[in-house]
Amino acid sequence: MMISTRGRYALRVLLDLAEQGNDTYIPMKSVAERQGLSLKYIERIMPALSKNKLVEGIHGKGGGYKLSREPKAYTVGEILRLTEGNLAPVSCLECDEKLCSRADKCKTLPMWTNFHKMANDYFDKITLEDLLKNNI
Amino acid sequence: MMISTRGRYALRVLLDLAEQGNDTYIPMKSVAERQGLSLKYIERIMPALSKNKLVEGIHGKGGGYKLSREPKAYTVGEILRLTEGNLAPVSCLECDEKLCSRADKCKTLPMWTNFHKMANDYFDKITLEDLLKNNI
DNA sequence: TTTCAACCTACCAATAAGGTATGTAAAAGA
DNA sequence: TCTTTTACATACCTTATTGGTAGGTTGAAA
Repeated sequence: MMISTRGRYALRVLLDLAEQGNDTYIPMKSVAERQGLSLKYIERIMPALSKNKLVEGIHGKGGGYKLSREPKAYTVGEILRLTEGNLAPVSCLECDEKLCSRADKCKTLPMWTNFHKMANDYFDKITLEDLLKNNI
Repeated sequence: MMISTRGRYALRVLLDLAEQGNDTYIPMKSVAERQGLSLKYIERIMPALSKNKLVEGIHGKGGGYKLSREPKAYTVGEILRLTEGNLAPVSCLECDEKLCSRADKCKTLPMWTNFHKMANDYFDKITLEDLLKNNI
């Protein structure tokens, strides 16, 4: 499995925010209820999105989160890379330190690299708006 | 990460067998040395390939493994699914039991399903021979 | 009968996954 | 100013997976 609940839930929260409209701040409690997710777990995921300006969070009564852009300005790829760290299909591609010493003569590496690129391309071409409108 | 060492090593062993030629049985000890892998770990992976007739194993002196088909008759997809179990990008797609109760109205599921299909297609179109000849 | 090599089983350490618990800080409303 | 509500922070926890190792058994050939 390549994408864990962390990335999947982040996507669902952002979609929920988009569905609720962007005129008010939406408390995570209501998102958790609608989506059937643990509030506490969502709270652990959101700060990453907030720090990277994907959402804007506000404390206190009447607070919550709202999207900082319009849905079509988010790509799924961006959201997944941010929450999952990396979409690498194999550990060899995760970071420089993990690059194998046999990389130069590895007969399988190009296949992994190519797949990695394909995956990024696929998710980079899908926006939040596409998901909202069920355009695959 | 989607594909672990198990699947990657299986591929490398099969490639090594193909490179050695198929006239004799190749002991895993020699594969382990050439590939820089742990013999014991390889020994844990091979029985799955043997039971599924991807290789033929023979005990004792002069024994080892050999491919049971020609390299172009193996697809990478087949090898990975056998050793990894599944190429599902998200747990929702791993098996029926894990299928979410919200699946019918999930706005992200089609994206995962489509990606899953894309991944299988990609790996099913690559054969051992392609890898041997560096055709990506 | 020795030697080699597949194969089987049990174990193990490290890491990741998927959370929960318990708080603190900030903002609004009463 | 006090209470409520919410984001945000930190520490912890359980379970499963990963990536092996150790030790032995079985089978076949020399």
